[in-house]
Amino acid sequence: MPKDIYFPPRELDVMASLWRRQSATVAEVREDLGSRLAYTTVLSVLQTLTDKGYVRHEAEGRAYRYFPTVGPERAGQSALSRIRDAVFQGSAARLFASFVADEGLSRQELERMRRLLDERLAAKEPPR
Amino acid sequence: MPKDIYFPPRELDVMASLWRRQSATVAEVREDLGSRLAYTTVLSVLQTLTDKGYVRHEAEGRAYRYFPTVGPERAGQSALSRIRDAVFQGSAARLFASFVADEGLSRQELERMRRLLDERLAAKEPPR
DNA sequence: GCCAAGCTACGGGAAATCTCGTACACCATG
DNA sequence: CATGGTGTACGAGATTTCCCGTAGCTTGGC
Repeated sequence: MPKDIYFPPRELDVMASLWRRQSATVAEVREDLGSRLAYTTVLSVLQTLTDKGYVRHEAEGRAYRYFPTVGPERAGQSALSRIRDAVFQGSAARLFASFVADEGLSRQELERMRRLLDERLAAKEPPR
Repeated sequence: MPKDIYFPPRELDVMASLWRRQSATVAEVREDLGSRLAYTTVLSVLQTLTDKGYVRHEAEGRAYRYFPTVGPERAGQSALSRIRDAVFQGSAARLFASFVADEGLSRQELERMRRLLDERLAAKEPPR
């Protein structure tokens, strides 16, 4: 039971930075967030995430380098299933419909998705 | 600009109930949440959501009936784009890959998705 | 050895979230 | 009319989130 993951908005922003960079210092995360927040604010969020076990840190020079301990895949799965259940009443198809209704999708993205879907379908029903 | 929507966990639970039933009384929502919370707790959440403008209520008998003022589509879009940006670095394809990696998808669901995707592709590039 | 710069630890205040208890209103029934 | 059942309004405590200031440590450069 891989316990449910959930990130409040600000913590999610910080995790996003960590996922994007693989690892980061406080200053780097702050940079990613637009440098609007105080240095110590970002530090606090990182400490909260550390307490929760979603982040760890190693010494690097005189600073720390922070690493995510959960990958985006797992966080994504968790968030998606939450949305599926709450917003789309458990229907993956309905979620997908809403997802695909987004006008901003490029042809290339759509094709990549189709390919993925075909692979998935092929794997799902192996000739028995 | 349709302002960004975000529901904290418990409020999302309540919205889920409202979306599923179209409308509901406090008792019905509480029932949906498993009847573990106090009646007044559920009422409070509904009142908070009303303050935020996501819910309205009408008198019905001696009780109120609560209605969502935002549909699941809009909430879903908002949540999905948030996940796309934060977790999957803005890549719809990566989000989709994670979504489709879910083992729990039935063949039927996968096929429905493919049909949707095909329609979407056809609309995107009409045969010239 | 001393100092400024750069970091972290710590603490804390404001606001949001989550939960509930109590008070009170309404109404049906005896 | 008294009573119990069903609701809402109100207030409030505990916890979490969000943001920052200050104190103190460490290090590179002089």
